[in-house]
Formats: sequence, C-alpha cells, structure tokens
Amino acid sequence: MATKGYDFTAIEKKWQTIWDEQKCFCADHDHSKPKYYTLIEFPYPSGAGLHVGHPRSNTAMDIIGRKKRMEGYNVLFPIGWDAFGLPTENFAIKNHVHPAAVTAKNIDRFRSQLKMLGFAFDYDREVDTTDPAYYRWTQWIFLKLLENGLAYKAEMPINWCTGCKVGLANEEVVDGVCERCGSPVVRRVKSQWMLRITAYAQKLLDGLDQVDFIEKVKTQQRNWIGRSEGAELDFKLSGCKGALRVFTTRPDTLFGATYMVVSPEHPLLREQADKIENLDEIAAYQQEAARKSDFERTELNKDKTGVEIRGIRAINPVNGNEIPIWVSDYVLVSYGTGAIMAVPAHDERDYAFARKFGLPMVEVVAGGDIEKEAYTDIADGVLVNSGFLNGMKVKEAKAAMIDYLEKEGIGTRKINYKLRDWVFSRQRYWGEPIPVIWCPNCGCVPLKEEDLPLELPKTDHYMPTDTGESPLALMEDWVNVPCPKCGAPSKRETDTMPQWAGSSWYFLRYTDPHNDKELASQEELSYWMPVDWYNGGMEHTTLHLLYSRFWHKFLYDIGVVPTPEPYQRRTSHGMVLGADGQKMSKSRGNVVNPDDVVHEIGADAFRLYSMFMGAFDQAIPWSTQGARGCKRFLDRVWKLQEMVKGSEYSKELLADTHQTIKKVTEDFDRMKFNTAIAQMMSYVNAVYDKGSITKEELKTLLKLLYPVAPHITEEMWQEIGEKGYIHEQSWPVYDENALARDETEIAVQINGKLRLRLMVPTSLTRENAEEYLLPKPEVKALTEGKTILKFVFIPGRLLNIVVK
RNA sequence: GCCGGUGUGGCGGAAUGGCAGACGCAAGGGACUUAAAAUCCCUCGUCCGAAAGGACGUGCGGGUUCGACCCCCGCCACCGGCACCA
Repeated sequence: MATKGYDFTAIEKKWQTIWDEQKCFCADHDHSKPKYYTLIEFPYPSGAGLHVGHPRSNTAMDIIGRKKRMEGYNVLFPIGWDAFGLPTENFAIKNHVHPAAVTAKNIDRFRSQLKMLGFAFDYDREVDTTDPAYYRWTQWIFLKLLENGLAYKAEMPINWCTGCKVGLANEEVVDGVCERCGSPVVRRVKSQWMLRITAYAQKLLDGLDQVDFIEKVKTQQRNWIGRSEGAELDFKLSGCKGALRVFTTRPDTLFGATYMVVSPEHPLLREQADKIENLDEIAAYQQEAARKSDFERTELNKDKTGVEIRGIRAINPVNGNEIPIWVSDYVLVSYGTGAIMAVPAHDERDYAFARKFGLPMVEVVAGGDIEKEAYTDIADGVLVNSGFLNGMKVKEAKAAMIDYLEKEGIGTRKINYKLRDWVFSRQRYWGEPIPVIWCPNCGCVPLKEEDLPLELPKTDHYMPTDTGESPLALMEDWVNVPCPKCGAPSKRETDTMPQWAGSSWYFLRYTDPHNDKELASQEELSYWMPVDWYNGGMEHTTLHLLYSRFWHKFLYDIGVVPTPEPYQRRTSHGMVLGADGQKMSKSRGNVVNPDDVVHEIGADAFRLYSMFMGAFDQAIPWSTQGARGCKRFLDRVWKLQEMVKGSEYSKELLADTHQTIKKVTEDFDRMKFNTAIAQMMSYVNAVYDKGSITKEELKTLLKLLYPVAPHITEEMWQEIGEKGYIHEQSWPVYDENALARDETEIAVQINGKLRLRLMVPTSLTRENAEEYLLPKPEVKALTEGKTILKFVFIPGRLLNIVVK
C-alpha cells in the first residue's frame, strides 16, 4: 500500500548521515558535565537480522538518552555485539563458512539495520566479544576468579545435551530439552569448570536492597537464589560406619522422621556398596534415573518411584529409632546434601511417598488431620510426641531443636541456597579459550597475564566431536605446549567459555573500549559507573542479570571496579508478538521484518508505533494497520508547518501546551510512552480544531516529539528556519501556573450515580462548595423533597450527595 | 504443585479510590474527486426509546466505602517463570 505524505526516505537518510559524520551522539570525553549511562542488552548478531522486537527496547532507551542530552547530561548510549555462541557455530558447520566470517557479516547487517532506525548509539565505542582485544579481558577476569578460588574443576553430574554434545548449565535447560537446539538433555558425569557463584549468594541477595529494579525482577532473583534457613545434621548408620548428613528447614519435626531418602547419585551408594544387599536393584534404579532430566523427574512425580536400601539403616539421633533408607529421584543431588530425613506427617512429598510404599507416619505437630493429608502449617501448630519439644509452637521448637543439636554435636544451624554453581565449560569451538595449561608435574597452570589474549586458533576444524571433547582437542599444534613453570610437555585446556562470559562485563568495557592496559581505566569507570538505566527482557533476569552482577561484585571485591552494583535501575520490556497474538516464529509465519516496515512507513513511524502500541512492559501483538496510523500522525505533524500563525504561546492553547509538556516529560521518565504519545496526538488534534499553531508552540511540540521521531523533527526544525539542530536544544519546561484554568467541569452524583456535569470555578474548595453548589437550580432539582445525609465534594473532580 | 503477571468495546489500550472506554486501529456515513487513493468532517460499549432520557456494563461470587476496573476475601480462565528445593 502506497502511503503519501512527507518524504521520509530522503529525510531519514539525510539526518542519519549528518549524525554519523558529525558524531553527534558520541559520549563526551570531558567529564565536567553530569553523566547519564543508558544501556540496552547488546544484541546477538544472528543470521536472521534484526527482529521487530529489538526496536522496542532500543527506542525506549534512545528516547531516555536523547531527552537526557537535552537536559544537559553527558550521555553514554553504547552498542556492541554478543557474538560468540552456538547458532553461529551451527550455521558455520552447516554451511562450511568460518564462524568468524559469519559473525563479521551478521554484525555488518545488524549495524546497518540499527543505523536505519536512527538510534543515537555511540558507534565509536562498539565492542565485539569475539575480538581478541576484548576477550583478552574476559580471560583475564577468569584468571582472577581462578586465583581467588572461585573457579574450580569438578566431576559432577551435569546436563548433557544429546544434540550439541555439550554440558549445559541447569539454567539453560528448558522443558527438559536444550534451550538452543531442542534435543533431549540427559544426566552425565563429566569434569567441568565451575564458577562459585554460590559464594556470592548472600551478597547478590543483599545488593538487591540498594538498587532500583522493578519489583518482579527482584522477586525473581530472590526466588532463584532461594535462601532458606534450617539445620544440617548427621544420622548415624547402623550396620556400617559413618553417618548420613541431611539439610532440613524443619528441625522441629525431627521426632517425626520415620525414614530417609538419598538421591540416586548420592556417594553413600558407592561408599557402602559392600554392605548393601540389593546392589543390582539399586544400580538398575540409578540407570533409570540417569535417563531423566530434573524436569522429567518432576513431571513424573505423580507416581513416585524408589527402592529401599537393604543392609544399612539410619538411627534417628533424638529418639534412637532405627529407620530405613530409601533411594528416590524425588531427592536431588544438587540441593542441600543430596539426602533428606523424611517426615511424612508434615511434608507433602514425603507423605505421598510414605503412602505409596506403606511407610510409618508419626504426627509431631498437632492441628491437622494426617489421615487425610500432610499438615504443613507452621504458624499455629503445636509440637506433640516430641520429647522436650512438646507443647512448643513450631517457631519456638525450631530454635530449641537447633540449640539442642549444636549442644550435642549432632548438627549445626545452616543457611542453604537454591542457587547452584555455574557450569562454565563448553566443549565447543566458538567461545573464549580457557587460559590454562595442564602439566603432568604442576597440574593446572594458569597463563601469565602478559600472555593474554590466548587466541582461538584459526582453523577449519570447528566440528563438534562425538566423544564430547572440544574441537580444539584435535588441534595438536595448538594443544601441545611446554609447561610455563617447569617446561615439561603439557596440554592446553581445550574447553571454551559459555556465551554468558562475554556479556557478564561488557558494560564496563564501554566506558573505555580501546584501553589495552586494563579492562577499563579507574578514571573512566568512576565517572561512568554504575549504569544509570538498564533495560532488557525478563528472560535474562535469572541468567545474564545474575551472572553479570556476580562478576561485578567479584571485581568490586578485588578493587577493579568502583561500585558494588553494576546497574542502578533495571526495567523490562514486553515481547512483540505476531499479529495473531502468538510468539513470532518462522514456523508460524507471523514474523514481521523491520526492513519492510521502514520501507513502507519510515523509521520514525516505526519507532513511534513501537512505543505507542501498548504498555511498555506488556506483550503486545504487532498490527500493521496500527503502525500506519502512526505514520498518519506524522503526516499531520508535517503539515503543521503550513499552519503557523503568530509567534509566542497562544492564549487558547496555553493550558494545553503546558499540560502536554508536563505529561510527556513525566510519562517518558515512567516509561509510559504510549500515553505520552497519546497526549501529543490530542494536542495536534486541538491545533487542527483551532486551525493554526504559533511558532513557539510548534517548536515545543517538535522538541517533545524529537526523542521518539528524531528525523522528521530535525528536518522540520530546519524547515521552519531555526538555527542549529533540534538535538542541541534544551528540553521544554512547563509552568505550573499556566496549567490553571478558571473553570472546570465536575461530575454531580446522587447516591454515587452520575446525574449531570457542571462547570464550576476552579477555586471552589471543600469549605465553600456546599454553599455554592446546593442553591444551584440544577442541583436543587436533584435533591428536591429529599433529606441530605452527606455532602462529598472533591475539588476539580466531583460532587456526591447522599440523600434519602 | 508453587511463584509472578494479566483479564476493560469489533481490536491494541486509557483511567491505581472520584465522570469507565483517553489515544489509536477497524467499521459505517458524509465532503472533495469523472472515479479511486490520499485528505478532511461526523458516528461508533450493550439494551429500551422517534427523541429527550433511562437501565445495564471493566472474567465470576462476596465484602469494605458516600463512591471500586482500582482495596480486601473466595473462585475461574489465560500467559510467563520455576519445580519433588526438604
């Protein structure tokens, strides 16, 4: 459909060239002005090009940044490329093109698409995570983590993707399949590099109190970290030596522990193998469990499975009862100690398990009916059948039991976190090489800082291996090196880092992107950090956002960065859905291409629609018709040039003009872009009703609209004969006094029902309303012959008279 | 199952204790035009009514309040996240 109106193609090209050539939006190196650092999640340059959803976040922060510049701030709004990653590698494998070549091509495409949309990025500060000059510092941070005991290698059950042949972080497994390739994920034991994020669990939790993140992000992070308080205690074993250690949040129910459960991967099963009488049965169960991911284990939870370990039993430390030990996959090896004491009377899962296998149950908290269900209330219950705890409330009993356990040396107070350490290795080519060497004499030898970056060897052998080794393992020239310490023939680590590595500190590099002495200078970091406003998707709340806070806090602790938190404010945008209300995807055929949209209605209209389509934090379906409506609005704005009469603010529109400045200013700061735009539309409608606009009014409107639609407003600024650029102007301010009107319309209600609308003086207050309003004939007619019980007046809003 | 979010016209949404439906889309009517497009103007929640006007109306059921889309209690549906987390 051909749309007429202003020539957006020529105008947008013109201004993009001017901005680019004159470097209008490069952050100032002069630090005397106050700074403002706006950040978007840097894109992964996929082969599909920019998605129609990208502009939503980008435009929002572009608006904030452009407005902040007009308010006198030195704004940093950088862009870069999160370019390591599996899709690129997979594409390279499939099409026999080197990942580096694919990446370079994709970045060029993304850059030109972003420029086409007119974002005010500082292109002088572009970063690329695959550039050795960048990942040199990613590797440097890894060495620091290693040096500080936060990186370690561990043999542990990991999620093994049967498609990618790599270990995945738990966080990367979605619905039991690999987040990236969709293949089933199984459990497998492998030696992996781990990062001890759990050491920062409490700091990550506490830090949330100091930042301005939207509440649901904080809640999600807190839940993810999952702090719980309880006790860790030992159950002695009968039939063999040793003890079984468990974590419990309900030490008060210890008298009710009637059996124990260990996870299928629990070391007890190996250590006590010679005592266990039914090893075959247990081995079969272990094998079955290994095939299931955590998700499947939980999905099948309606029918609990398990095997009793015969030959060893446990002794309840408070009453000396000998109780059975079971193996079941409803207990996870990765949480707590991988073993539990089961209190079926007061835990739903234990209850279901005990019912299925006919295990005994002892009520130790009175208040429920354990014949019907587990009684889990912790507020009102009173302890029974529990020796010295009898008669206590749950909270009191918990404390008393912990004291007892500590006194008797059975157990200790313990805080546990749901958060698990971060599986950091990938058996892939397209990632940062982990800079360590394995020496037969010295063990793990880190590279020296001056030997960084350890570059990815340029090779065509980037195919994954069936053995699960990294492709780098096959490159003998690269792998075989002398030990830096003793000179003995050694081998390089061949695993690479996950994509999350490069994105965990990129916001630091933006402050000083060309520094080849340190990741960024103290001077630049102290000026720019923290990021003032970071917007991104909810899907990154628990992965990227938590990982980068962890790295940042670590860097703070070792004195590399000046702030304990990286981001002061975090907001989130809603997804852009297809026109059918479904998630956009190639297979559904509902994908909208930004190139097509810009071609038809221009970048300004696209930006405008992205912000107008609905509440910023909600998912909204795309509507091509709706986007055209925004183009129509810009055409109406363009034609205002022909309607200019007079210079200063006109009396007729004075209140409207100031109201618009106020509304737009406040709504932009609150991310209520849709209502800010609606206000400008109403203002333009009012101008059309009046038939003319003054020069000052038009200038103000253009400034307000500029952050959303920068090209058309720059052009009109010039067209109406103004000097300089609109982006150099200062943001309009409103005058509270000018908002005042003499008269205002109020609603008149009788018993809460709307009866009429009335113009009254704005000055009318609660005190004088009754004597002014009651004698009015319109009001009198409504109250005729009735008794007035109550008179409610809200200035400027309404009058409600309660009558009988 | 747990946690979070959402529920308002034909559609996207607005109103966070005070006139429900701003703004936009779609639709219908009109003007301009040889005609169409574009543009401009009007109408546009449902029901009753010729109209004036009235009744009903924000997922459902209760409650608080002079007054509830908004707050409280109990449900339902959809979306998202997490999950035998002991």
